Amino acid sequence: MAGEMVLTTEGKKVEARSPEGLALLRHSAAHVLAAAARRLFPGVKVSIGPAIENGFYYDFDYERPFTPDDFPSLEAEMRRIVKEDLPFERSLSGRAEAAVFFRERGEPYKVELVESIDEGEEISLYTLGDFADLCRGPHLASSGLIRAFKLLSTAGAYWRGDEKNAMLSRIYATAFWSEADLAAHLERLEEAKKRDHRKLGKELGLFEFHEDMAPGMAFWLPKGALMRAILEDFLKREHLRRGYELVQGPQILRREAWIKSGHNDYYRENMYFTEIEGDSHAVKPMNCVGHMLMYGSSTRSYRDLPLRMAELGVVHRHEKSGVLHGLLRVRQFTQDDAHIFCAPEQLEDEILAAIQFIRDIFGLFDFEYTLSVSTRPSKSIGSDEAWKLATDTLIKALERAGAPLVINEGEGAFYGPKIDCQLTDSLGRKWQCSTVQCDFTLPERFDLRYVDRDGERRRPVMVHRAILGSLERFIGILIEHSGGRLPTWLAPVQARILNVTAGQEDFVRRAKESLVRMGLRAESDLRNEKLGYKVRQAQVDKVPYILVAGDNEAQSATLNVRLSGGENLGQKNLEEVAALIRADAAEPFKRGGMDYSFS
RNA sequence: GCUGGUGUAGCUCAACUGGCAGAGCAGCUGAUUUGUAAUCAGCAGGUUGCGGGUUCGAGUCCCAUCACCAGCUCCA
Repeated sequence: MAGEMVLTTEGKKVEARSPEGLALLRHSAAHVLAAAARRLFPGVKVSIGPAIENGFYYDFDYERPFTPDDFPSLEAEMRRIVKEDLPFERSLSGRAEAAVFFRERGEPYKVELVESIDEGEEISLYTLGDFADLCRGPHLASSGLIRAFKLLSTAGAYWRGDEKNAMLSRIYATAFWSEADLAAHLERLEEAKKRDHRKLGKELGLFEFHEDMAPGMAFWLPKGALMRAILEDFLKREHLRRGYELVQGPQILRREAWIKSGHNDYYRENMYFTEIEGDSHAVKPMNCVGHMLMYGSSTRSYRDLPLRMAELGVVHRHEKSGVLHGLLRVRQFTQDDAHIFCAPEQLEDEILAAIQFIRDIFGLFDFEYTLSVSTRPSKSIGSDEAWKLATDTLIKALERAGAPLVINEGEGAFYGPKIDCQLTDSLGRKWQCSTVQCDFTLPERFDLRYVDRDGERRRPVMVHRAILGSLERFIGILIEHSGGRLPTWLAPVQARILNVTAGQEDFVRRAKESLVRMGLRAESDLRNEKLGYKVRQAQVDKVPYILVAGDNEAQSATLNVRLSGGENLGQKNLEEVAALIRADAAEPFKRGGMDYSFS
């Protein structure tokens, strides 16, 4: 099968299983879906149907939204079209004729698309039987080449992605070159669902939500709160050893502060306000204002720069009701935030160091991530020159870091451009985590200064940056990434000791206390249950080390060591067990070449 | 916020066209003393998200509201 080639309508050869080949298949399948919809549902209007990662979709406008109940008949009609083996025929047309053609066919969305194409440009149409679609192509030679496909779900989607436009009915689907590939893909989706951090978080006792009392805000249970504390401790150390200073600002500031920063004008819809004695206050949605106030409270010298203020800051942002998603999108979250105040000539090096920081941390977890630069949005403050300088500096630092350059036009923060880092979750969704933002504007608004070598008072530049971004989001992604089997250094319970019968209760209690005294996070399961039951429980709870004590072990003062994967390492004494777990838990510190151990 | 769907025991889910709210797991109690993924029995667990309405009667039908789920838009 490997290396199998397919021909496009244009006669080009493409490797079937390459990303290009799969996109070709899926985009062609999208046309088949549209053709089927037009046969079955007279009056349906078609819009666009691209191939996407792992599948394709098609957006329709119909008198009612489509539902999964429509899938059987649609799939049957699609199979019929595949069986008919209709050719995809390409033809060229001028703009005006194409517009007339689609208007006559009652396809207003197509007319709109045609009209948005530049005057002189050539317009290509693809015909499949009596279904004609405006399309850049390419397509397969004929519908008969389509093999395994499946309609997956429906959703509403705005025409051209703009919430002011009509809501269309979208059908998500996928297609593969073989039934086996399709089955494997569906299997992967099922597996991904099992890794859902919302499910695992509850099962493992890490966190919970009380939707009726505090939607969008996590309650951290003992195990989750412990894991967070470990992560926070780790982050603080990593910041300190990179020359950051830890600070902490207030949770609520007077509205005046937010008027000065611009948040009141540019970010108000996302903020929580409260009034005390007739005086308006806002809960902070960002930490930068507090840091700027602290910077400005004393005269700073060029010798103090770069000044790096870091805070694990809890922020509140009122997100629209429909967007909340477990830990991945919440209304209250903790940022591993920092603001670096530096001289303009230090800016590029500071940004480069921040990029390196991001790489160090994500490298530790073997995450897939991409870096990108976001440019000036329409709603923003500051001069064009400042924006250009900031954007150029970010791009230069990214180039020096040897990262590929991806630009997101108009996606920057309101006060400056940024570098973003996106992690991919188990379902292939991308989530923004790290951010490095360049800001010439806020230091001006707060009139921040430093005294330079020559005695002149100059304006510092401020870099806003977060590494994990939001601890909540990061932990959510980490849970899915690891399937709940957290690395030993983060696991709230590193070892659980099980007794075989009541006869070893005392020994297990003493062994547990010893391990805890040696700095390990150990617990015991002394319940009156069969060993198999307790081993299963420990597996389900994803405890990395399962330590069993029966009469043999109690007599020799050892524990039988079983790893969560099922591997049995045999009997070891307490010192050996402790050394084994401690070495495993020191992993992040070894990898970064860091010279302190986990005490 | 928008489109569609869903809210029943701590969790996963039942309850035919309106007719006495039920099961498994978890929990508790007891028996069992067990060697690496589920021992047996018993008990308890509910204002069916919240608020209205229709009806002799509502988990079921209608209205409203809150939340969740899949997406869209937005975002760390």
